[in-house]
Amino acid sequence: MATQITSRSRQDYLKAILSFQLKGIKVSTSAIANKLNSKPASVTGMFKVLSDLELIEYKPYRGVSLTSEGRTQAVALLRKHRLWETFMFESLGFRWDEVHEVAEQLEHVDSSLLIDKLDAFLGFPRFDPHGDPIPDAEGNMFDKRNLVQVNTLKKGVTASIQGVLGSSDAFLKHLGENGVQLGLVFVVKKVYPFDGSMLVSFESRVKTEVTWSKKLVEQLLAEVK
Amino acid sequence: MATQITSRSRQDYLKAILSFQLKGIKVSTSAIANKLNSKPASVTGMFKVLSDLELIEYKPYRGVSLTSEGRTQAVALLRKHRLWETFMFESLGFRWDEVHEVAEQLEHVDSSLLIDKLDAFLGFPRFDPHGDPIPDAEGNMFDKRNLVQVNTLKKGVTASIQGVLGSSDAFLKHLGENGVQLGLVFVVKKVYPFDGSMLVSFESRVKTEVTWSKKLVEQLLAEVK
DNA sequence: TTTAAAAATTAGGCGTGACTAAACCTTGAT
DNA sequence: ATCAAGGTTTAGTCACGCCTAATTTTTAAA
Repeated sequence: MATQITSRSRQDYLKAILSFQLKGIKVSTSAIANKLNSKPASVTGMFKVLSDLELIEYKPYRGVSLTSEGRTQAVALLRKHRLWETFMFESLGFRWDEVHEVAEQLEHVDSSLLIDKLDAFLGFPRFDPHGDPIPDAEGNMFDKRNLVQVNTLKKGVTASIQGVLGSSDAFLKHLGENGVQLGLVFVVKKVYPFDGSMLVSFESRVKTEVTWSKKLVEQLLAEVK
Repeated sequence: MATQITSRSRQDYLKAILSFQLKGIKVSTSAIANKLNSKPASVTGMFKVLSDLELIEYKPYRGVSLTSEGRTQAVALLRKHRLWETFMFESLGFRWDEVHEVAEQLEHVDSSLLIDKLDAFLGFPRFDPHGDPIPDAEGNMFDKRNLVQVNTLKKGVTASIQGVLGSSDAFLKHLGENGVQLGLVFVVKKVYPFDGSMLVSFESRVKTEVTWSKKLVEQLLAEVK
């Protein structure tokens, strides 16, 4: 086993690289710079460091990819991130849009005892509050659940919100402000072909009908009842 | 309000300085260097930085003391440290001797929302697993409980372990290895004047009588039944 | 195929926070 | 009052990880 990375910065790079690889996007210097709010020149420098540590394969001008060891370490970080998000959401009553930022810090705490005990405390959850799978202690990531985008639902269907696709601040904040949360049960009342928006109703809320925009429903994942 | 310190290193210095002040010990350059596993020259450098930030009063060759703002920030760190220790001990089932090291990392996570929700989740505890008081959200630290050192107990007294004085690794590890934990109820069977050790018995354990050394009982705090 | 724009890399610096070695107080013993 | 010992500060480096500016490579359009 190669050396376990503890540098906050290097861990952030590994996680950023993994996130692009999971989406099947080429991991370019500028993409990472953009994601980490830094500059391409800084990214090139770190690519060299991680390459020397054999955590990534780096071909100048050609992007990077994680080595087996790099992937293992990145997945461990993802596991921590998602377990902490689950803890904050389930146990502490955080809103959906509040967990990500804090988990970015908590994931860097280095203690396998802590994370394994947290996992047990939460009952070994398989999915986080955003519907994304939580890798287990061995780094195995199971399938995503069988969720569908809300915009594909037909009139009359009853479903519950179980995940999201986007992760931008604006998106998550919008969800929080509009009461869209995990487990929310709704019925599709109308689909407006003109702009792709949908009228949905809820059972137990004061305002029982609202309109969701196309942009919103495209990023919401639901489980049909 | 002065600037909130987020640098890990600066936070460590503030907390180390507070810990000496709480014990009424002069805060010297070498004492801090020793506590933080660094060198006196490094400490002098950081004293200048913290002094410029008006978090400490620094008189060369004369030691330092926290300003009001410095103390506020240090107490906030202590609050976080002790709440995390309580969480790990109470909720996650950590042993007494395992919590400190991990809390040293968790205390640096910067989110007042997180710490206030954690506080609520734990039921606003007033004391941590070591019997030390947890400052509230306003930074008020209430009295220590009315605990006595175990070495002062007389034969026949029944008491329960509620805190410790030391915090060395060796000490806390020793406690863990010998089953000495928070809430442990014991009866003083004999006190040996020769070496200050004590024979104590427990109610519900296989090995019902053990001897505690003088060095041990001097650092244990108990509540008399 | 040429070439301009975009992307990536190199070169040179900077701030933070650590270190060693050398110089400088302070203090306690004579 | 002196002076040696120990604690403290200064001076000079170093590693890390970021930056800007300049240069090089790749890509895509004409």
